[in-house]
Amino acid sequence: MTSATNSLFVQPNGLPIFFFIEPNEIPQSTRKHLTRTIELYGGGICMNASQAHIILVVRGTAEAEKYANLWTPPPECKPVLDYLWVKTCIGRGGLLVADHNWDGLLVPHDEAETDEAVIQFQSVPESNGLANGTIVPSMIAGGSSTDTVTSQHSSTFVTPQSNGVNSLSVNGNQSNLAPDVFRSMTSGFPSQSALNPTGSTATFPSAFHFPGHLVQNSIPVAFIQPQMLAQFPFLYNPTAGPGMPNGGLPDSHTTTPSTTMVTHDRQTSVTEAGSSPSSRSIPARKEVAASRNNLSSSRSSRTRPMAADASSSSKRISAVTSRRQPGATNVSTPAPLNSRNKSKRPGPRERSQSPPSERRRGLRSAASEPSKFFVTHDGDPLRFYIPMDVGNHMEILENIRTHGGRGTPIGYSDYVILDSPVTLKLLPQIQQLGIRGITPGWVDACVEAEGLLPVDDWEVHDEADLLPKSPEPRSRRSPVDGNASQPRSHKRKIQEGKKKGIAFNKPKLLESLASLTPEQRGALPSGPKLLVPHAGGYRFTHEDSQFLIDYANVRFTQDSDLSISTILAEVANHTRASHSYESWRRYYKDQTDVWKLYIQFPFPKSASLDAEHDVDGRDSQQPSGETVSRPSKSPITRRPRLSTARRSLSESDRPLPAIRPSTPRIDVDMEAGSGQKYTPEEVEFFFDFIAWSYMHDPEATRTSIIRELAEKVRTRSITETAC
DNA sequence: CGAAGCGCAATCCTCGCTGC
DNA sequence: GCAGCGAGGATTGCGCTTCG
Repeated sequence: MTSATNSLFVQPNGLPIFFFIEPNEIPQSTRKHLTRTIELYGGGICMNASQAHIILVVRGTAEAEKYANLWTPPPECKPVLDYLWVKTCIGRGGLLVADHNWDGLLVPHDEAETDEAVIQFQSVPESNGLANGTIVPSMIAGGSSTDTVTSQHSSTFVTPQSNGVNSLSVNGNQSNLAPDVFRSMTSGFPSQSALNPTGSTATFPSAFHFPGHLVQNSIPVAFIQPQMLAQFPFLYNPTAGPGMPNGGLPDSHTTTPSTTMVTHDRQTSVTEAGSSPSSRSIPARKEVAASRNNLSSSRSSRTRPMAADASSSSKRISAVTSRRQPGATNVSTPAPLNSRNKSKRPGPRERSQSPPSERRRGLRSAASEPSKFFVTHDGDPLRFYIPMDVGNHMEILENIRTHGGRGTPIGYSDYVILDSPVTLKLLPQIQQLGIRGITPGWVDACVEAEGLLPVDDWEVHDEADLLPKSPEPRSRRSPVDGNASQPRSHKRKIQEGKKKGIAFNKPKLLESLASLTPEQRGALPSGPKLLVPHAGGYRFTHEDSQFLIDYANVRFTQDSDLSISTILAEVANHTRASHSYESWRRYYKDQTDVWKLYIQFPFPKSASLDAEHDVDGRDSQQPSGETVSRPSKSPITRRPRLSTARRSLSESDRPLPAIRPSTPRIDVDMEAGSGQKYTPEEVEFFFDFIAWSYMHDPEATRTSIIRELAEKVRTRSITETAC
């Protein structure tokens, strides 16, 4: 089984297509199977039809009609399809969308639009379709073509090549009808363009265009590193198989579809897996497992049964009653893959509301247990997004956490803190997402009142709501916690410096950020939206890596004199909820040469944390007697850079090695204290080897691979092993 | 003296193994 | 099937050393 299938139900921007599986007519075993199959092929399952891109039903049933009538007409415009569509798509190797009349599996609705309607809606400016989250009905109505889909469609489904005009961007902003399916599919979720105004995003993964070539085409698009390789689920899912085997499903988590369809929940509501669809790009190996476990042990509770209808809106304090309807099918709680996972060991959120990293940092006092009022009726923490521009960011966050709330990425949040015209720029976006903007005063008032107050008085509807409430003076920030975003070593040294009477320099990160113009700030990419708690902190995810790459590339274009240390500090400032400066520095340092492949450093020395060695990127001194020309230590002068070449070259990028990579011709300088002078060739080999290893042993651990690699490099005499 | 490198330890999660 | 145990992995903090 190739990995190609894993891209089938994936949007052009790499995010999963989300399905809602009708729970009453589709047998549970089939639902299980559908769930597994969809996920296997890159899609996702929604618990609520409102969150889904596609609704799967049994045609000819009353439920099918109900869903079609409710969700197909505008403005919802969700395709309601017979669940066999999934199998058909898999069998045909491509998505059978409107151009193929949904393979005849679209469930008609009572108000099926006429041709006029189709034409009318086709004439809707596409920007509207994206902006207001509606779907162009033509995608549901299908094109005029009712041709029988043939196998050769596998490479032409919904591809730019199909009409020869489209050139899809990751934001789906291009016109033409066929791709509208994906623009519409992403409706309701924060688009990357909305969340990332820089537009510094990759082009559509070619895997979508040519699913059969996923392995060759998609991997190089992403920043390849060992951790990220583990994020390609197809690389570690040896049981992946084509088609739809009948019954006898493994005990994967079941869907818990909801029959609740009566409300328009916040469109970016968080799935039960705890992640917004927008953030569910390629899940890490353990993210997948985590999401599975989270299905049963959601953030709400690890002990009480999970409600079948677990729409995020029910978690909001405004939800006064459970949305579960009496007649709703109460699907069994998804069983965790390992029952031990739900054993006595408490979940991370039960241990503390604050991230472990902050627990370590001692930002919270364990002396007294503050009241937890930033919670929903279900006891779930309310989720807040606090833009970095908000004054007293950390203090607000600490107040929220201390009292039961959580800081989350914007797409996950229930509320967004707005306190200035700068942050007000987020208002249209969050309003579109159904997220309420509030002023910090609400948090303070709640803390003072030791209870949750009505938010109305602090809700931000427009700029006028911010005017009377001047930002709190900076002096309110506590001297220690207020600098929590700074590297911990700085805090410690500040304290030590005070003891010694030494004036500690202000961290350069604040200086560099303070010098940014509003335009420059606006050009910066948005921070990672996906937080994956792990162990003592958070995982470095694909998003984290990409954020650093994007951020660094933008910042270097703004100021070529910046050092990578400064940029790391700034990045840490953006991700202070997850990764400290120290963590970023270590993360960067561990793979410095790899970052060089993806970050457009203005000067070779910019890439070095220790800018003093490797000045100007001059070639290292050739080892005596070495006849092989050693590449420059600084590969950036000889290699394509991600932002300009690698990320824009999808098909031509480095493929996964078809054969086991050979050892590099060049010795690795393992001399102690000399630094990791890995050559580009070695770096190339390193990643090819890891990619190969994962391909051939999906269960291999990173450590074991690296050990093997080290051994292979060390001996150099190991005979090449054909694959 | 500050920044960076480095090793160790703490912590937590995942998962396989084993016994009941 | 369930629970306990332990190994391994990942992240981060701490403290020391090295270097310019």
